[in-house]
Amino acid sequence: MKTTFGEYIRLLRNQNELTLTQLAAKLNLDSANLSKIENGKRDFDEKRLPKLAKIFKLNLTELRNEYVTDQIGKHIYETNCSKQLLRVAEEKAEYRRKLNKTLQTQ
Amino acid sequence: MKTTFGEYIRLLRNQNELTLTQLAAKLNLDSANLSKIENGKRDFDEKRLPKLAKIFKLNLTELRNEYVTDQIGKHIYETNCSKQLLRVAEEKAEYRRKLNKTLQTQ
DNA sequence: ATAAGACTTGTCAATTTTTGACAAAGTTAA
DNA sequence: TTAACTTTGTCAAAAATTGACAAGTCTTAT
Repeated sequence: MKTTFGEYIRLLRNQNELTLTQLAAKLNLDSANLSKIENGKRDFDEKRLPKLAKIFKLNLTELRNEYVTDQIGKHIYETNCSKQLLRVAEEKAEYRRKLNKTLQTQ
Repeated sequence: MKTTFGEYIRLLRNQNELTLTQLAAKLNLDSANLSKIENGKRDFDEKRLPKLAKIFKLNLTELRNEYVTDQIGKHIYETNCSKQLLRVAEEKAEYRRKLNKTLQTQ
């Protein structure tokens, strides 16, 4: 998926021929806010992922992966993080994993 | 730098033989909160990067890179984002950059 | 033993950010 | 034109982050 999460929702919504109002109702939110989400002016609230998966019969884990990669991609974009720096960030994530492991055993 | 940003601050502080109280004062914050930052229990507020750079005579851009990679690394860690998914995230960042470019020209 | 200094932890109010809701406006098609 | 759909602006409510203070531990010097 090479789009934003908002665009992905819009795609799903159109494929299923739902209006903003209809999908928003299913998601328990305002159609105005769903519009903003689809247009990238607001974030989709992670709490609603299970509901979204259910509505479109998607695998929740895969949907969450779409969500996570969107969020991190946004973070990379907003901080202007180069590929080189991203490798450093990945090493730091690795470091945190190790830190956590040693904490577990203690 | 393969440590957390908090650990990095602690390193700088120790190298310069400052106490938490002394450094906290220079940064205009409470020593208790600086302690939490060094121990990874709170985030360092980005607004203070210029002050931090000045105190330790560091290049602000490089310091900001340390900060950004720490933040993204934390994000990767907390979302359990695999290397494979991270590549997807990077593609999505790239997509956002292109989106932004086309918006600029319009 | 205890006093002093350095550090840590818990709590809570203040600030900041995010979210939900509503109104109003713009867009498109019949 | 109307009617349905979508977008935008605004603002209060909710959530998350931060600052500040108190009380605690730990170490070291006297």
